[in-house]
Amino acid sequence: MQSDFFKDVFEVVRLVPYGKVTSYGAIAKYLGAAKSARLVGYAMNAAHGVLPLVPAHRVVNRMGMLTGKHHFGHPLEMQEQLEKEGIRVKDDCIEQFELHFWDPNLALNL
DNA sequence: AAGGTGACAGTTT
DNA sequence: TAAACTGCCACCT
Repeated sequence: MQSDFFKDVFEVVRLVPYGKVTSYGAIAKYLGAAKSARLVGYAMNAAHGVLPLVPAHRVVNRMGMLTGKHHFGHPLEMQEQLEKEGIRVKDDCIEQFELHFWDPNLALNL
């Protein structure tokens, strides 16, 4: 059982469309805690085994780097998932990150 | 109960 | 120009 904050983070991550990615800061900002971007990452740490499954692989840092890949079952699993969705990853960095970037705030037409 | 940690981000040197 | 430091707030021990 996770705190409401975690649940909220999970919910936002689940809103990320297939083939799209977002950043911790964007999620944090959406939750109204732009300064708590680290908490988003921390929440992702607990996203494993949470139902419905949380596409944590679609969440990267502001630079589009797969910083949390090491937290997956296998370090390359995150990259594999992203490539499956058509996202090219090179050197742990998403190419054309801005092109695949999806901001929850935009989804709400904010 | 108190202190330390972290899958970040922004600012400054 | 790039590299390094600090701030941040909820979770964990």
